[in-house]
Amino acid sequence: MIPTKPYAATDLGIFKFVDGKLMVYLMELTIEAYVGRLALPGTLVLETEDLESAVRRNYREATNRSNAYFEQVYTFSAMERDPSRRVISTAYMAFPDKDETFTPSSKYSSGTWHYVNDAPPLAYDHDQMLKMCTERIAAKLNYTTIALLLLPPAFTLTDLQNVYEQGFGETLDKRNFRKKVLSMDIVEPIGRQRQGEQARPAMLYKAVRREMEMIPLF
Amino acid sequence: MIPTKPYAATDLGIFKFVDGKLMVYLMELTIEAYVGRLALPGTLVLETEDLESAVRRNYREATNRSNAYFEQVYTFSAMERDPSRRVISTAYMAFPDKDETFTPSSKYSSGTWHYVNDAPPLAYDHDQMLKMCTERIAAKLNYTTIALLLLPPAFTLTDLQNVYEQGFGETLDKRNFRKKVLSMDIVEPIGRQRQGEQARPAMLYKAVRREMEMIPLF
DNA sequence: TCAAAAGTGTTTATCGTACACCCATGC
DNA sequence: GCATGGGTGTACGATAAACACTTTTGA
Repeated sequence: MIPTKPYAATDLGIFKFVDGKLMVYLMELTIEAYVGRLALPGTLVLETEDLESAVRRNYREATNRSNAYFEQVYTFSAMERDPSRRVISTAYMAFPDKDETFTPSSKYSSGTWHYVNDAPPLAYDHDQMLKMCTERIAAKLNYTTIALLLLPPAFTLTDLQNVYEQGFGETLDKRNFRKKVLSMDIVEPIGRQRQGEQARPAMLYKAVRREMEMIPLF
Repeated sequence: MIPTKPYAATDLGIFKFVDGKLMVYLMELTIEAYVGRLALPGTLVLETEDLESAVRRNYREATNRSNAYFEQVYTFSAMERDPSRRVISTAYMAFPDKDETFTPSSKYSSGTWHYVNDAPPLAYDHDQMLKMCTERIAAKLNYTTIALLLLPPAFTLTDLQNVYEQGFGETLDKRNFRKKVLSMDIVEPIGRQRQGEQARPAMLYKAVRREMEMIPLF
């Protein structure tokens, strides 16, 4: 009947949507047991901080950026999730506020974007964490404006439609989709067009409010 | 830059729906700093168990029963949430599988059911926890059969309607509600009626499947 | 001139909503 | 016999779904 005093940790799924597919930012581990393996960026929680502070610090360390939307997803506590010591880790997800290139700080050897559906098996229980994050994202497509956080600040309506189609696993009618989205006051045209495609240029839009809103969409 | 090694804990919101209102099971604390205050049942996580094991053990200790639906809600980690020591606690909620009287084991002096809207301020950060639980319940009314878990095994359609009306904070049309619910294959009549009311007896129903299902209702 | 994606309205079907009266029981 | 909650159907309006062609650009 001895209470455990585990390490507390956080792991962070950082997501964006590119080319009609969800991407996650993964770090290459350098510690001996997992050298070369990929994992979500994570850190132990320090004596002086709470979970959310640790997550924000970890985000800065992994990306050299500081603004994002953060959300707690789930706490993982299986006995053997880290074979070397008892660690209870809370998974968060993050959606960067801008689409810039990340340059991880010295703590990490390298970070790279991976298509979620194409990522190799991850270290620890991070496959489970990644799965819970993607399920949460898919669920939230139904009743929030999370899709707008997955896209860069300027996007086309086809980009947005791709997020929903990918999340729902089904195709949507283009005219009905646009009618719906435009009637909801969640996006507005920025008056520019996307150049350089080998087709007719698409009008660019931005989110009216860059927050997660509770608005039923579909 | 010293990693924290906090105690890990769980706290458990146990809920049921009675007389058109949500109830939560609260324990009276006996420890010095909080003597006489009410709190959710909670326990430290032991060296030999993960969070869900601790929650199930805690449920047995608090109720002397063992079957319920459990769901992780949120992990609370504020520095001063327990003034006496660093504790990171994961809140779960539970819905008993039957409606029996609880008799807490010796660990607890007493446990009592309280109407959520009528509960006194709780110890620690348990008011926050309770709020997150009730918000989660309200949210899940929209896309799961959680309402069926809040009711006893036999209930009337008016009971069920009360759950939704309370959760949504609005009244629903009786005929439309019944039409909808009965068309969904989630409840079936058990052929008995509720006796003893000072009015026409109501037909009793049971859940077709006593699980949380993802089914959009309203 | 061809390929590739953007953009645009109308019609139909489905679903949600509004609405009022009789019934069975206990007191 | 009266008060209390139980139980039932239809008509209308709103929303969702189906559906095809023209436009603009780069190669």
